[in-house]
Amino acid sequence: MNLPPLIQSFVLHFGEMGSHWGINRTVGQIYALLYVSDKPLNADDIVEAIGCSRSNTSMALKELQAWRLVKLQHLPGDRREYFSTPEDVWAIFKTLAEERQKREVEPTLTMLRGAIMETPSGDAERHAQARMNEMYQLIELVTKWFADIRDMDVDTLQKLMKLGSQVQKVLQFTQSIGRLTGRDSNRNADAEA
Amino acid sequence: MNLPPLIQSFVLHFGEMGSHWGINRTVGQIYALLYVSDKPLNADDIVEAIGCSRSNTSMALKELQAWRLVKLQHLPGDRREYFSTPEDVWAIFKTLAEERQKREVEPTLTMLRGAIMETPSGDAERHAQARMNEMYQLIELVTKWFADIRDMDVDTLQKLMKLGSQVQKVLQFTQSIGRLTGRDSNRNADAEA
DNA sequence: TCAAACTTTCAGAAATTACTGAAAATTGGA
DNA sequence: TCCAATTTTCAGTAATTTCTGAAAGTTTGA
Repeated sequence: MNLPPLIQSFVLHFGEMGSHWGINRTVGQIYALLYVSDKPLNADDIVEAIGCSRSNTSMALKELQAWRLVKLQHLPGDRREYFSTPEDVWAIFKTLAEERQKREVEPTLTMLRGAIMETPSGDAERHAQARMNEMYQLIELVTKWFADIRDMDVDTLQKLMKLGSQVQKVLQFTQSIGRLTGRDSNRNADAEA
Repeated sequence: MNLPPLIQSFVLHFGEMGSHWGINRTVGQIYALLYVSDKPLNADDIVEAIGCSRSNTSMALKELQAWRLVKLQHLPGDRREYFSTPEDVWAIFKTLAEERQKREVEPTLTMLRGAIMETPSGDAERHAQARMNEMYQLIELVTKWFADIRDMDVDTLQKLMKLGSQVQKVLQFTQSIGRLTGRDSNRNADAEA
């Protein structure tokens, strides 16, 4: 690997972090490299920069494409494939959340639904089922909420996040206004709570 | 492994999922088993249920303790150690979020801060630094927000989540009320946005 | 203090995962 | 169509991770 030190430490860090996230070192490194690169790179550029084999690079790029984390593009007059990451970090964040949802959360929800449907035979199973149901309800709530959040436009999202826990006060304020004015702007929460 | 089918599929699923989360199969399986169990289990109970070795169980329990995901307790008149998971699924969720924050996010933020401080030498490094800064700002915002959310009491949190993207409307409504009344209940968001 | 009950450690074996180089496949242009 | 450039596949190897059994360590009560 022969990169400017600043970029190298970033690339190496993401290589290590990959293992915490179920992706391998090369995939993490390549992603990091593309993320900070100021221009799209082709596979040989990557081999050169990272120091892995051409075939490994090919596999890693395939995986990154499956995650929708890299864009493939062609440069005029060049047959090679060039890769880059989306420029908008929020878009990247959303893609990541969507993919993890699809790969990890959905299968878990499916399994839980199946288990909760079964007729329990005995106390142990009955208790297990109740626990699974608690988990199911939590995951479903968080998931739906996350999807709502994810689909907000970036400006609103940033405002909301900066507001942080202050949002509680806004909600309380709104509820009392609602009571005073008869306007029910908190309809959903009240109906489902 | 000799468990009721319903529990077995839950345990096996978490074993598989573990690998997506950087924990090994046994750790995932043991956690799942404890989660659905209606009483605390000792290491031999676990060996019996999962079918792994005693030493592997010991290692896995140590890791789960490091993650603060299992509680150790003693039963009167029994020298063995018994393990269970917290009953409150929200508490579990919070613990998980805190630990991942500490193990994955913090080191990344530290690395990014370091890189952003460096003096860039050349355009490539300058661009890389700008990208790292974008990532840093995003992670920090999301992290702070998450911490705020995490520390809300469960009732408020559930209300907020059920409200979902409707929260936008509440915010807009509040802002217009604020303009009308002069009351500035959205202070923070405005100041920092 | 000793012995019994229980837990942890650790070196090596087994299993899994990642990586490579060679060969096959694909693509675009002449 | 063929050729040259490029990408992908895949079988074998390397590296890493997980798991086990034996041995060492710890704790409690007599």
